[in-house]
Amino acid sequence: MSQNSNHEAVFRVRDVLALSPGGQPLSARGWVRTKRDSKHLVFFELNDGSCLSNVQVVFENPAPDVAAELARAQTGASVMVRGTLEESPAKGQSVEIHGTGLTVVGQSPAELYPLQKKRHSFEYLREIAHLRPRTNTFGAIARVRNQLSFAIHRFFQERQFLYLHTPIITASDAEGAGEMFRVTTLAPDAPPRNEHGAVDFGKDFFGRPAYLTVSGQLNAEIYACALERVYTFGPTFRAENSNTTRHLAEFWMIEPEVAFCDIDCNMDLAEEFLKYLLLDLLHGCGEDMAFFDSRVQPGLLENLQLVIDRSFQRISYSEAVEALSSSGRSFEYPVSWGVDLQSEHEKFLTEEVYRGPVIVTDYPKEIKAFYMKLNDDGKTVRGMDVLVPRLGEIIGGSEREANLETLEQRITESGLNREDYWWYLDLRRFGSVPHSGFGLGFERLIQYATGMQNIRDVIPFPRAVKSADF
RNA sequence: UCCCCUGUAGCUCAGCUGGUAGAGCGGGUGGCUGUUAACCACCAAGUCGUUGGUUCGAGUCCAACCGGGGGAGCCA
Repeated sequence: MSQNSNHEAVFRVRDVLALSPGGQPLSARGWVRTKRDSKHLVFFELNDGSCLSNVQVVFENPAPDVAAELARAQTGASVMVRGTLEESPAKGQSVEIHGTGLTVVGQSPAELYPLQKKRHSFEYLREIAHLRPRTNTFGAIARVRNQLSFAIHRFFQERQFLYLHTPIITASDAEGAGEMFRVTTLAPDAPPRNEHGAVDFGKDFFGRPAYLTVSGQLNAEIYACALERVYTFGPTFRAENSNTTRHLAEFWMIEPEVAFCDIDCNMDLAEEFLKYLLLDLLHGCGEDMAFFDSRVQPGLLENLQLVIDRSFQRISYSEAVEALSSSGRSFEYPVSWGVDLQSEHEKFLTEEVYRGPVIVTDYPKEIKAFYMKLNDDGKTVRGMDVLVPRLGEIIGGSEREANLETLEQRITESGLNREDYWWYLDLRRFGSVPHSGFGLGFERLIQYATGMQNIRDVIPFPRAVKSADF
């Protein structure tokens, strides 16, 4: 609550709706969602983004000056309303504001305003991303994003993890986690050349090629190997030419990294983390989540509650392959030990075999990154993927290779240069410890939690291939 | 990058085997004393994605390009 210039109490809509009506004078402000009027009676719905619900404002036989203002208060207009809070005599809402005064702050010509008082497709709303937060769905997503962001920090802070800021710009060009965006100040039309005619990055800003980060993991390992528990939560960039409903060029990622923690400890953390976030979301954004359940993904709440209540199924890659090949199901991509699991396989495991989240571990080393700890069998590594129904992989992580010689060999096997990783190898050279971590794509978490189909609709301003508007 | 679908009024779409456009919603005007996907009446609104081709004639058939969507790969 604050005060307006007349020293009247100004409430946000969610607070208005929580008050018990008793004719008390108050003010509110926000945007007109819809208006309905008859000769002597005008209703409009006021929304200020504080919650999904609107508050209904009623004007009965308004004075001529107020009536003139009401005429200007079309869909989308910003207004300040003064009135009293009353019990509503009609169905649909328990309280309403009986308006006594109205100021249109900013008009919104109805014949031009792109948001009509009707349902719009997400594709259309994507084209007007500057206005879509004024809709129910995108307002709800903004609140869910906020709730989850804070829950992520709270989860780790309660467990004595340190929030670590890893760099956005990196000069290590061999992280191997996908195509990278180059960062440069060289002139694109006439870059300096060396004696071989190649671009001379020695003249570039950093004196060498630089890129936007694809992961903070290697940096996080540095701090985990000193402070034990750290996490990152920041933007991540991938220049992959992938056009899907679950890829972005710029997305936010959470990456905890923990020393003295093996793969089982890592799985425990991932499972506890996801359950904590979903439970917090159901409690903190109940109204928004009910909206997603009824309008976006029927059965969502029941589905999430099951995830919270039940243990995640934990199977090895070998067991997964066995389950798939003995299922009698024919897949587009045949299953055999050694090949990576495809989307159809992940879907089958989570949606039909186990009907819930599944953590798959111990993958063949050939299909996983060099830094994952090699098992005693010499063939598999301690990677883990958390798979969920509807979405597939939501978390990817591993216990990291802590043995110096083994890691050096894995780097070489992967076709990388040991010299590039001298500092990473130093962590194993001096006071090495078993340590683990994982990466959670924030937008994928939101997709999973809300049931939204397209990842471009769970981030305010999506950046993807051929798409960087707003 | 590959495969499939799609582009007609502000939005969502219909338009059969080629004969030069239609609905619902939205918008405007008027009516209505409790509406809430308001209701009733009337009105306005389209170089049918772009370019080229076939044809007497193309929204409709063909080609290329551009945009959008879905799936796959890659991954978070």
